[in-house]
Amino acid sequence: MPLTESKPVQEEPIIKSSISKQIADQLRNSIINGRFKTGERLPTEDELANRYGVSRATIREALKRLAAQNLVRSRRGPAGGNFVNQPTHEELAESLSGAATLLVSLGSMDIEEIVDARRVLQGGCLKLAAQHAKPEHVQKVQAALVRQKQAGISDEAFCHADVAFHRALVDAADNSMIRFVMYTTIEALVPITNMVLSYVKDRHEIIAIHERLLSALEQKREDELEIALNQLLDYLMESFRLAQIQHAKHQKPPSGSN
Amino acid sequence: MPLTESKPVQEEPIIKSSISKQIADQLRNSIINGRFKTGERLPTEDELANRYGVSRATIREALKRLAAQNLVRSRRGPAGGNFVNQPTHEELAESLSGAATLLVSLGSMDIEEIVDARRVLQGGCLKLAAQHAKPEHVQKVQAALVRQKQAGISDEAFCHADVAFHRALVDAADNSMIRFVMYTTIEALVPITNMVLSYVKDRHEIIAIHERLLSALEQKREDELEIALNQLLDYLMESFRLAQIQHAKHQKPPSGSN
DNA sequence: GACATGTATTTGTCAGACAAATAATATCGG
DNA sequence: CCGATATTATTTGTCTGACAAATACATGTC
Repeated sequence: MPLTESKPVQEEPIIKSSISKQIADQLRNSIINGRFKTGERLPTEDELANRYGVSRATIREALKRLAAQNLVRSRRGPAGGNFVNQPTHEELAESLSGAATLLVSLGSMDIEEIVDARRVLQGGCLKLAAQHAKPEHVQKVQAALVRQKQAGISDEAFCHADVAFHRALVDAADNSMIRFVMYTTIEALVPITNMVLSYVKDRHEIIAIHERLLSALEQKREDELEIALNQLLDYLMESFRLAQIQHAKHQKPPSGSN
Repeated sequence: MPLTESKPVQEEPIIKSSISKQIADQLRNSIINGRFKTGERLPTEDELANRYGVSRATIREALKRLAAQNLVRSRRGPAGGNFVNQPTHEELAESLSGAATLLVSLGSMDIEEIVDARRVLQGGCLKLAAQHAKPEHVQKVQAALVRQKQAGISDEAFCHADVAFHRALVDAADNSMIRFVMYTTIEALVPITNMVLSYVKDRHEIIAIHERLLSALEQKREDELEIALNQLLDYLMESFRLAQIQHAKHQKPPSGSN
């Protein structure tokens, strides 16, 4: 730290972005480079404000940026402060799927693209699952399917169980990176599944295919898994088209389809 | 707006999270649900502060949370304000890969897992590419490879071209969702590629395999593509192990590699 | 020793102010 | 009338200082 701070002779590189953003980036790097370790408490806001020579408000805006990325958590009180957060897979997956649903809702991603992507990616994923799946993984898939088969559950609950089912399938591949990535594509399909469910009331077909997936996983039959997956996606696509038609009928002529 | 505001009789549900976070979530939902359309300007901070009955600082913290997610952009001046941002694919991919590098740097993702994931996912991706690749896609791959083959370029530039090469390969699949997802896994491998490059100076092998990938793509040979991909990843893994050993010996990591 | 109480610390929020950027408008010279 | 320049108004960016709320820790009372 230079002792003379009043006149930074060094030409400040003409940075256009706001100070709070710069500080956020800087803190972010410090975290990534391990200068602040996970779980550690970083200096108090006052301390940081002094250190960077800015006001606490600015520091706070920087911290909130990081908080939005689940990089820091804050607690009040004497033992409180801002802590480096080790994002759990769930949190990561959450922010990811947030991004995914955003993309979908903004219409910048085509349904067919998503389904194609899932066909390819999940296809590979299931191969891995067939190789790596441990009993507890299979069990989780089974559990999700059982929940889905409960009679009389709401569409919402069914959809929730559907997500759980597919997540469990992905988990069976036993690979963090794949999980990270696949959760996104699963989430991206949720709105469609929802739509399909609310218009095409038939859950039998979905459940039947899910059962095929489960038993193929149990028997570690890669080929069966792929076939079933394709069936499922074909069915979804088809139903989706039907749902769209019905949707168009009941609703106004689709003006804001973008 | 209710006229009587002094005493909200309605029991405010005992929410534990901070107001700024609640407001951020609320705004976020409004954006996703399309109540604020993309590109639109949302009310001024003062206006929002009044509307929510909080101070501007609180509103700003909420907005900064959204800004961190690339959901809003802000501009100063009379025609300025906070605008709903349509995140480009690049921005989205950026935030994704940010999360990915974070996961890697925090050590919650294994190198082998990443490589395995890439084997599986990119394997599927390349199949799609073989089917869908248009001339311009192939050309982009070619261009990236040419850049990589330039003699005397820095490790950094080489690595940059490497990323471009793989991105171009992914683009050849011509699918937004896959792009979105694969960019992440590509980014996740960058630190490793970096390490390999800085310790195992040999670029020939990588280039050779890249050439094989390119020609396989040109000929739309799915099998060749898969073989070459596996070679590349095998080579990376092996080199990475060597690099690790050397790293342990020298102990001093080149600090500013990132 | 157990329990209630106070106290210090730290984040959360507020209020008001000024600085900086910038689009729209007014001003002035031709 | 036109064009370049100066002014102004608006809006975000930052600062300052204050108080509220949560909470770990110490203190005191029984």
